[in-house]
Amino acid sequence: MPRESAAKIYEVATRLFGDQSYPATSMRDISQAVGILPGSLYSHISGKEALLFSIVESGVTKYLEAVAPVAESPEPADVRLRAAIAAHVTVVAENIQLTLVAFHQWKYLEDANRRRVIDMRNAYEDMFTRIVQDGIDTGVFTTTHDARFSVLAVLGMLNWVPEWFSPNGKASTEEVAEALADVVLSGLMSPVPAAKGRKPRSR
Amino acid sequence: MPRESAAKIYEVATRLFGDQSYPATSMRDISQAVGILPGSLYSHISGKEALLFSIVESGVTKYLEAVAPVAESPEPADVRLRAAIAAHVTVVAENIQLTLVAFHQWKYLEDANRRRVIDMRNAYEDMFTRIVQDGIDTGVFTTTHDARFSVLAVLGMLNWVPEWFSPNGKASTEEVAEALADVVLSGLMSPVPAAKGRKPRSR
DNA sequence: CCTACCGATCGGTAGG
DNA sequence: CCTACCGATCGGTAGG
Repeated sequence: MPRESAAKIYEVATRLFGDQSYPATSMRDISQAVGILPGSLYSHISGKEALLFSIVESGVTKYLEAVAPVAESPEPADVRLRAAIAAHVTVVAENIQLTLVAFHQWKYLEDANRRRVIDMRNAYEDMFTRIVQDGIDTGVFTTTHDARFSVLAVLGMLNWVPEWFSPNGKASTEEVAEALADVVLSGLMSPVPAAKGRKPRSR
Repeated sequence: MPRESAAKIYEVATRLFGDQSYPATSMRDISQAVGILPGSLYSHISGKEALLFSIVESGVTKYLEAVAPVAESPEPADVRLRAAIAAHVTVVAENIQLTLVAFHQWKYLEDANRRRVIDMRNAYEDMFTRIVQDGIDTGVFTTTHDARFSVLAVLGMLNWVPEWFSPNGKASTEEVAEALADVVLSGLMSPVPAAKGRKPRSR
């Protein structure tokens, strides 16, 4: 099973890139954590840049695949935005290290690869933009500001989650998602809507 | 005027650390941009780490000094939160590169210095926490969630601003601040309040 | 602020 | 996957 080694390299690199950043992680750091000698890494991967790119790409892809279906559902915009936020928070919760790399370390990619990541990130942002714009067009959202600002507010909020979310913390993924969605949808000053279509879980 | 050189080194390093990150910026990069030879840097600064620390510290201090007075004013919580967001956005707008370094590159500081920065950052977050908690306690904010989540949502939104804000963009600092504050205070679905105490600028 | 240099470490490779 | 190594670059310094 030759692929097992490559998989271990990806796992280790994801953790180290996330903890220490890409430029501060040496190939020797990775090889040591894997348990082989530095030169031996190159039997499994082509280089440091390619390693980073494949990690970032798989991370961003997870987000695209999780949010796309809910973003494109036929529900009203507020329901879709809430579902998109929940989907995003779920991916964060299940992939914190991968998310840290995908959201911060992609900047260290060289031109061609960085461009590809930027395109994917733009596609992700566009999903949120379409939801917000649709909400404004249909009158579900009554904000008077450009959709762009609301989207950037939401994305900032979401991009910050991996910095503080702990899977072992008091708050569950669902609670975090609901709290964040409420901030965006209702604001701090509006009564939280009585959680449409959701009721205390019955067993 | 011997301090002029040191000031130029700080300016150049702020730009390079912000653009390329701390570990990806070499002392040779800095010396070249300043127009001196690498070894000559050490006549003006003690080292790379100290250079980073002084930049980060001055950046975080700007935020503390700008937000502290409005956070501690006797106004109601919603007014204070709006003013704190506006103050924050103003500092971002006037110090984008410094902000990028202060918000992202501090992680590369060694233990003692990083600890000091974390303390300052916590003090900053606490200002927002006190506003939100006070708003909840006084009934100005009606959210049913823990203040912590609202604060993290706001900080995420604010921390993301330096990534997209352009001083040359269409939106003014004031418009950006108002849009972001409205997202947090009223949410997307509530009518934007008729901008208390603010009216179309008369000349 | 320059000359001249240090030891350490970097990503990566040839050959097995 | 190891042995053995490459040239390049790193942060920093002694002495002027």
